[in-house]
Amino acid sequence: MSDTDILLRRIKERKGGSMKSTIHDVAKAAGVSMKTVSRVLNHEPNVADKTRETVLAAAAELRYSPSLAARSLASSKSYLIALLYDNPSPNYIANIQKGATQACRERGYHLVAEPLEIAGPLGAIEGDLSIDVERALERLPVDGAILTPPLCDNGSVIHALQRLKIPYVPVAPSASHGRVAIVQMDDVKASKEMVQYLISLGHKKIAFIKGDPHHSATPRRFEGFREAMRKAELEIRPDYVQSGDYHFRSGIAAAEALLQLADPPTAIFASNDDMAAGVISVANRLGVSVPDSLSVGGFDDTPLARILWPQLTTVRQPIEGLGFEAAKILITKDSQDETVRTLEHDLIVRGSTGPCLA
Amino acid sequence: MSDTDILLRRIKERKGGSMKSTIHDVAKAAGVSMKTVSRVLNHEPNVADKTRETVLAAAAELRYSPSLAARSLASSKSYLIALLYDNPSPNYIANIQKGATQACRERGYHLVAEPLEIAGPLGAIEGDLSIDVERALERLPVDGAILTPPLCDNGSVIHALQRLKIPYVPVAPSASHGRVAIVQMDDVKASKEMVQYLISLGHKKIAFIKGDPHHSATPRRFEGFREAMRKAELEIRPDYVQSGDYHFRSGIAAAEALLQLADPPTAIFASNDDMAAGVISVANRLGVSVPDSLSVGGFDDTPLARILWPQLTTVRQPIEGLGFEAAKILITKDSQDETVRTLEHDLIVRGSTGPCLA
DNA sequence: AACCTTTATGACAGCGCTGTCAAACTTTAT
DNA sequence: ATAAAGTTTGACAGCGCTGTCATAAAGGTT
Repeated sequence: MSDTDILLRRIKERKGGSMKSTIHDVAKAAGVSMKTVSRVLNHEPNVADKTRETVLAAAAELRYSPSLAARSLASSKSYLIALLYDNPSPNYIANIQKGATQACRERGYHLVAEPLEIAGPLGAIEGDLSIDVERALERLPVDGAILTPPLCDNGSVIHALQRLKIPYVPVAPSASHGRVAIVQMDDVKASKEMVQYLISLGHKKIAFIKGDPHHSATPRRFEGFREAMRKAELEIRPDYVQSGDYHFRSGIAAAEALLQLADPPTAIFASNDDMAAGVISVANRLGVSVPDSLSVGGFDDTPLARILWPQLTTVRQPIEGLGFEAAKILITKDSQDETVRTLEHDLIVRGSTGPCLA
Repeated sequence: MSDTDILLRRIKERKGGSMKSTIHDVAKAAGVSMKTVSRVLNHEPNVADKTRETVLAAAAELRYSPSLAARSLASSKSYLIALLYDNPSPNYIANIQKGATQACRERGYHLVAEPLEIAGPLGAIEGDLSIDVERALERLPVDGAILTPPLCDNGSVIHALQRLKIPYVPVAPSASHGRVAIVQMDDVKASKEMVQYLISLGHKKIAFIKGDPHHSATPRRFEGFREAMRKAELEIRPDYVQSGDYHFRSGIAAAEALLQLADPPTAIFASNDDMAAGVISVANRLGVSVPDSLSVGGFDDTPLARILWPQLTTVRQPIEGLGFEAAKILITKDSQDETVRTLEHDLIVRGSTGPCLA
């Protein structure tokens, strides 16, 4: 048997160059059992320092790297994290993904992307979604799933995940998820800071453009606006609060309404960048100078914010960080229960805001 | 043994509800051997129709779904495709990813995302990259990798992939890749069509803004411009050809130069949307009406194209299709060699182009 | 010194599947 | 009718790793 073994190995080496080595090879090289090698590689306790070093040296020597498949078959862990997403913004997803892969890479995990088709142009097609999730994940026993908005608030997805017993971390969900860890940012605080910054520039007539009411962040961003105004004892005029849907066009409409008011605001805080772009575009068209006659604030710091002229003062969400933390929580299961990780945002001041000259 | 087995199963059923079933269960239920079940599930030939039906029915009954880990351990296939990318545009990646996951899903594969850090703000850090690839993929024996630009032209990445013997499909690479299948679009033709469209509107004084010279598409898009101009026997004035780098700012700079010429062009074809946005922004600022006094064409059909005012006439790349085809080629290895799949683009006519009124 | 506890290591089975090979059965050719 | 060829099926080993349990070595306590 052993002879055959050696022979086979010889043949492999001859034709393939450096073949991948197994735990068995490392064990032989280090003069220990396979199990001990396994222990070292998995950072299990109760290994003598000297043994550990020997094993590590042998592993490095042989350029050993464990087979994920064998590992997961034997341990029923997959070393895989799924990123479940619908398609709100490519930018958002790309950043979540970047952060998540980074966390994965640090611990030998990998990220599998699972785009779900939740909504056509006409709205949600709730029914199929849990089936989608199941079909995607029942073959692939991932160790956890990251849920991005708006999926994190989708009942059927959550349900499917629970049925499959896959741990999940919702990113910026609208409601608390019972005893599940979540990662989020503080939209209320961020929005409040923006408004306070506007106030600090001397603005008193500040308008707000709301986003899509189905989005969980919408009421929060509005709440931040209200808190800041209340705290500064400024009036919130009903005609200064416009409804939008986070799309460019709705920013246009809102800005047109706002700027044609008899007593127009001196600052407009649009609750995302696309709508803020609409505002700036309308202002330019109407000959309203930004920021001299009108300050404009946005939210998200999308690439668009730097393309606008003037460049947009906005809030940068810690998107990458959210992805990183979500993956990390899933991988190191310790802090699983009820943890709420709230990451810091940044107020990015650019050219679209300036002192109130009115 | 068998008794213990049954006992264990009972226990599992009792506490877990519906446990996942194995091939063994299906085999017993269908009254055949495990191997036969395996054959049916893998669409292997030489299975009697009746047997196949029985097995399929049993599998459906038990809601059986195979374990990827066991499968890949036994067959040394992973049912995983890697998407390797740097970070040119989130939009591009998101679309490639969408197409690729779709192809994967159709055949029970999964897509793992592997963002690579090729370039900091200062440029490429070539050295580490192959190490990055190896670290990411040597543990995860993916069955293939999709390479997006600019990675598909990166020597060290290609080399790493070859060393690991992982088949790959470059998406829109600059050069032919020897005997490797590639997927691409026809930039020359698309660019030519745009220019021909401009010419059909009566324009004769057409300017072109080039992109980043390191990008493989850059010379191709310029070539399309040249071909169309030559074919229409129009002169290509050197001062009508500006250099850019695909970024908004370079579009601004180019447009300023172009529009302040003594004899300015009546149409500007910027070789991507960001630069076209720069052109439109400058035109608006200088009071040059688009499209009445100036037609503007872009390339890529990014979300930005619809946000601009007027909306941008541009070329839609078949990005999702490229992702789909790349994954498909990797999964069905038949057409592996030297295949070149060229997908169709679309000329999207919107408001930024109009008849030449000069 | 005899006992117990803790720490370090290894033997072994088996995770769920597929590749190999051989056996049984069916068809076709002679 | 009989050999040759094809078709359909199953037994079995083993992919590379980890969990379980047993054993061996070391340290602590009376």
